[in-house]
Amino acid sequence: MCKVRTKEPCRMPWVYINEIGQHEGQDVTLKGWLYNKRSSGKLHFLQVRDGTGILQCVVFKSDVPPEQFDLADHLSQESSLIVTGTVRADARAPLGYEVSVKDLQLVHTAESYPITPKEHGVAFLLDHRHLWLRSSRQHAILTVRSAVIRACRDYFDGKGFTLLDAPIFTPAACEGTTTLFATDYFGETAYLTQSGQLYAEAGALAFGKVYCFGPTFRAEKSKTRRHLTEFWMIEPEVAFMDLAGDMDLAEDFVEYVVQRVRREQRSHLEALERDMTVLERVRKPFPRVTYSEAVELVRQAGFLIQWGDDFGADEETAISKQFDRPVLVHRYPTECKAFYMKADPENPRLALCVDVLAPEGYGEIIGGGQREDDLETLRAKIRAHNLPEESFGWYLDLRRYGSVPHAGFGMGIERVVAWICNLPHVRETVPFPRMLERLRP
RNA sequence: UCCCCGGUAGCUCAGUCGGUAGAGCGUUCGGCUGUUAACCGAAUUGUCGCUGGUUCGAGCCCGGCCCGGGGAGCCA
Repeated sequence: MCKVRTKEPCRMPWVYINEIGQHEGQDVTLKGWLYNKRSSGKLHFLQVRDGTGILQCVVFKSDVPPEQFDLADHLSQESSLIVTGTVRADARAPLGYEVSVKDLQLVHTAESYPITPKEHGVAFLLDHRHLWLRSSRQHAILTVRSAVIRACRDYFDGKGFTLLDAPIFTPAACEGTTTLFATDYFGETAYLTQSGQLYAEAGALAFGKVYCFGPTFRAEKSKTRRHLTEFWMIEPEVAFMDLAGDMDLAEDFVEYVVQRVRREQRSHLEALERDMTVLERVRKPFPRVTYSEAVELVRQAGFLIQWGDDFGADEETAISKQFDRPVLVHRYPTECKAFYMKADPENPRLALCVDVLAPEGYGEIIGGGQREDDLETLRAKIRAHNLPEESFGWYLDLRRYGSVPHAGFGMGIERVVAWICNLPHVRETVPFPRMLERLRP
């Protein structure tokens, strides 16, 4: 039993809420913030969060000195505090456990907190993103994101890939078609990268199997639930791998990431009311259709589309609705795809590429394919796309010195997290989303 | 860039036919020994996005602008 003091906190083991069950019957200290409070005259219920969970702490009038009881009555939302008390199992508590408070120390009194337990609009919450992160829903989503990234890295690390990160500043467009963010680089114009792939190719021809993982930037004025101007992409690249191997890798990778996150993050996913049966079905083999077959599926769904058109969001959803797990769509027309895609030797109008479409309307989560490895063919494609050949000198070198077939893909982390969590918008899958018209906070 | 919707109290919103604004929540104070977005009572809260116009009179009607949200194209 602690002696009552108001200035100096009790010295008991500092524990986190997610391990509170191991301390039943013991006196412990929690350090956290007031999430919510309810009061019933002679007792106060403090919902305390510490970053690992939310725990109910009960303050009985008879257990603490009068000034501490009065403090508990007047604590403002998000005030930081140190609580010491006895851990008890109690069916009436939301977590199954609660703490009977013996000592309560205030660290800082929060000013009137803008985000109340009631409803708020999206714009208000995004303006207060730095505080919104404290809510249990955002905590769940961003913890899942952390687990997704860990699973991605473990997958490639465990298969002998070397992490080879690409630069953020680049001198020219990787793909030429999309808009880039320009910055002043000591008097020269540099662009923020929109893909690490070209550099990953250099890595693959050096190390065999590599992946890069980092932020990428697209200055497109896209205003949709699937777009950010800054997003994170993981891009494996493998020498001596063809399109078939690329598809096998993408399939195995997606299965691994989804199944591992499903197992590790069950409690957070259930808190987000995610239908777990959808995730359980994400098992190999995934269905594979050619672009031409996909066009037929889209036509049967009632869309007017011509062979050669790329799929829009509605068409992608129409394709993925035909299947109960991710679907691989391969061999798009070359004119839909970037210059570095290798043409199919059996039909030069087709590119050796693959997109992975997630179920439930989440669209393209992976884009990749086999790269053009012939020097003269690649030069011709660069000219045909009106790209400056001099900017790609080093890239062409990869086709001069021991060129080999190679392939890879890029997976957008935010889209995968949105899909796994079943969120309506990618903006909640990254701590501080960057979108058209939103740079702050 | 295009299409649609919105901007009223700290927050979420209502505001009829054009007559200078209202609810819930929050906050503050009081009550309650088991609350679960607690409840009960009282108090508190306004540059109606900005600007110009119509009108005796504009939150409301008209023009311009700003900001935000949703969607398209493009992409991961």
